Amino acid sequence: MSTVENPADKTGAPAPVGPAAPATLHDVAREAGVSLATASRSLNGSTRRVADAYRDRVLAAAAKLDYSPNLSAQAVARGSTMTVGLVVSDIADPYFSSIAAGAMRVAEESGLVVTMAVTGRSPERELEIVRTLRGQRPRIILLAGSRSQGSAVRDALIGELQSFEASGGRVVMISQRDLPFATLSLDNDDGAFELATTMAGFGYRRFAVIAGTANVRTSLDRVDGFRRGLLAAGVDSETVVVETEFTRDGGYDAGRRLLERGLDDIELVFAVTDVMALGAMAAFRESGVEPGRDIAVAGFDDIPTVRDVTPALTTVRAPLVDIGERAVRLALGDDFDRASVDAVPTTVVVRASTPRR
Amino acid sequence: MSTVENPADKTGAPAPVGPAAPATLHDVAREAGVSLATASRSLNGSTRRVADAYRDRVLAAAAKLDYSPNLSAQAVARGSTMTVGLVVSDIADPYFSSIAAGAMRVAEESGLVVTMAVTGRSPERELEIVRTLRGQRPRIILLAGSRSQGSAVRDALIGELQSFEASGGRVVMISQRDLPFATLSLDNDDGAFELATTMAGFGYRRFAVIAGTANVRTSLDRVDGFRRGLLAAGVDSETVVVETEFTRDGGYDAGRRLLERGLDDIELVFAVTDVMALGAMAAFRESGVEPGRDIAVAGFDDIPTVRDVTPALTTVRAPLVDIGERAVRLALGDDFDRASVDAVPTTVVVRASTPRR
DNA sequence: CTGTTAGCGCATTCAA
DNA sequence: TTGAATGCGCTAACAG
Repeated sequence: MSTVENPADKTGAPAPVGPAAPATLHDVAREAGVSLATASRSLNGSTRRVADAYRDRVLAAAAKLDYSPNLSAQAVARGSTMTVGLVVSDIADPYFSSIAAGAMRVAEESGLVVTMAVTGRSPERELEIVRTLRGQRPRIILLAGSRSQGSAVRDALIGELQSFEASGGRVVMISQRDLPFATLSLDNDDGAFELATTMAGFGYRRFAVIAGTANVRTSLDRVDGFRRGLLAAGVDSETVVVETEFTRDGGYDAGRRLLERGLDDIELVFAVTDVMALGAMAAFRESGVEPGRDIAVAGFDDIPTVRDVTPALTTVRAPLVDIGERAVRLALGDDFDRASVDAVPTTVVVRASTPRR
Repeated sequence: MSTVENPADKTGAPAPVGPAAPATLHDVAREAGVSLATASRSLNGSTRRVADAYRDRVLAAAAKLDYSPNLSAQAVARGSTMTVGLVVSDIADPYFSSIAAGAMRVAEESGLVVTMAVTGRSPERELEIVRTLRGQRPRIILLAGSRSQGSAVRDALIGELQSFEASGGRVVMISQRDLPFATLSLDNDDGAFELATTMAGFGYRRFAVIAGTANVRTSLDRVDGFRRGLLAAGVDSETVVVETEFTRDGGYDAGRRLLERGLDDIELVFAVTDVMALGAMAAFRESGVEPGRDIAVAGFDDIPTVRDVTPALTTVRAPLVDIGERAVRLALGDDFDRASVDAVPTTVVVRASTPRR
C-alpha cells in the first residue's frame, strides 16, 4: 500500500486553524436579518406562512453560510425522528442484503433515514443493538433474521422492544413468529413441504437435509416442513440430518461430512438455505460428485446467484426484496397492528440441480 | 397473504390509551432522589465520580423506569455524535455488501452507529443523500462506489463534502481518486493489467471486454489497464468492447450482444465486474456456448460466489471486506490526512474459466 | 462528590 | 405574518 498526496486536492489556501462550527439557524437568521422563528419557518416549516421576500433572504443566507439543519436538534425539539433502525444477522449474506435493499428503498421513498446494525447471529449482540437503537428514537425497528430459541436474553429483548412500542415506536419482525410483535413471516414450513412433495413427485426417495444448528427457528421450520412433505408423499425412508452453521462454509462443511459418511443411500440433499446449498455443492464437486448428475441438490430462498451456478439450483423462492419493502410499509401503515402475522407465500422453483429420475 | 392475530401476544392488559413518553433523565433523577447532574454522571459520564450509593440508586431507577438515553439530545448537548454515514450504490450487490460488512464491523467495534443510504448510482440521489447525511453531523462519511465523470452535480457534492470536513468531519472515498478527499483506491488499473498479461501468457490472443457505461470511472480504469496489459504482452489484435449496465443483467445483455455479433474471433471475454461476468456466462451457456470450454471468461472483484459457479471464475481479487474495515480505520486515525490516497493492491486469481490454451 | 445553572440547535406557542 | 420566549433531553461548567 502506497500513500501519496492527492493530486486532485488543489486548495491552495493556508491550512485552516481547526474545525469551524457549522452554521446554525441562529447564524442564518442574523445573516438574513430576521428572527430565529422566521428562519426556522422558511427553512423547515411545512406550511410556508412566510412572506416571499423574507423567505428568499433566508434561503440566500442559508446557501451563503452553507447551512445544514442539525437533525439531532430537530429531533429533540420536535420530539420525533425520521429514522428507521434495521438489524440483520449478516449484511454480506445475499438473503439479508436483499431484504435490506427492499427496506431501504421504501424507507428512503418515505424520507426516512436508515440506520443499520449487524448481529452476527449473536443474541447478546442483538440485544445490545436494540438498546442503542432505542436511544435513537426511531419510528421503526426492523428485526430480520432468525432468533434463537430459548435464548437467555430473549426476555430482555422482548422487554426492550415492548418499551419501544410503548413509547409509540413500531417493530416488525421478519422471518419469525415467536415474538409478540408484528411479524412478516416466510412460509418456511409450507415452502419446504411443497419442495418435498415436488421432489418426491420427481421420483426421489432418499434424502439428506443440511440444517442449521438446532436452536435456529427458521431451520427447524424448514426441516419440519420438508419432513412433513415427505411423509405426505409416502416417503418412508429415514432422512439423514446434518447440522451446521448458517453460512456457505457451514454448507461446505456439511457437504464434506456427508461425503465422508457416504452418499450411496442418498439421492437428494436439501440445504435449508441457498448459501448452504452452494457450499455443499462445492464440496461435492471437489470430490468428483457432480451435483445434478450424481446427486440432486435443493436449497431455499432463491438468492440471485443460484440461477447462475451450474447446475442451476432448485429452490424455494422467498421474495426477499419484496419482504423488505413490505416490512417498512407495514410499519408505516395507518392500520398497523402490533399483533399481526403476515405470511409471505413461497414458491418452488425447479431447476437443473434436481432432474426427474 | 393471510393476517391473523399473533398467538404469542399474551398481554391481557386493556388497550393502552396511547404512546407514553419515554422516561427522561429527569424522571430517573427524581425517582432516585438525586439531581439531574448526578443521574447523568452515573448513567453516561465516562469517569465515574459518583458515590456508589447514589450510583446504584440511579441505576435502579433507570432500570425501573426502563430509561433509554436520548441519543439526539446527547448529540445536541455534547455537540458531537457517534455516527458514521455509509453511502453505497446498491446494497444487494455483493461488492458493496462486502464493503459494508467490513465497515460496519469496525464501526461497531468503535462504538459507532452506522447509517446507510443507497444511491442507485444516481449522482443526484447521491448529492441528496450526502446533504441529509450532513445533517446527522456524523463523525465520518464513507462514499463507496464509482462516481460518474463530468456529472453536473459533482461540484455541489464536493462543496457539500468540503463543508462537512470544514466542520471537523472526515470523508473517505472508496474506489475513486478523482475527488479531493482521502481515498482508498483499488488498483483497478494494475489489477486489470496483470490479468491481461496473465491471460496472454496462457495463450489467449483475441479478447472482448464487457465494460460499464463510458462515464463510470472504475470501468474506464479497468478497461484501460486491461488494454495496456495486452499491449505490454504484445497482443496486437483489436479488442471488442461492449458497454452495458453495471449489473448482472447488464452482463447478461452484453453476453447476448456478443453472441449475436458472433464469438468466432473471440477467445476470452473480460467483464469489468464479477457480477457482470456471471450474467455473461449465463447468456453464453443459454446459447450452448460453454464458458471455460468454448469461451474463456474473466471478471474482477472476486465476490464470494464466483468460486462456487462452474467453471469457477478467474478474476482479480479486491479485498472487499478489508477495504471496508480499512476505510473506517483510516477515518478514525489520529494521523488522518484528507489528501491521502491509499492504493489497495489486487491479485489475479486464476480459476477454471480461463484454461491454458 | 453533588447540585444549580446555563447552554446545545431548533420548533413552536403566544403576543404583537 | 413576524418575533420573543419557552422548552425538548441532555451535558458541562460552575459553585457549594
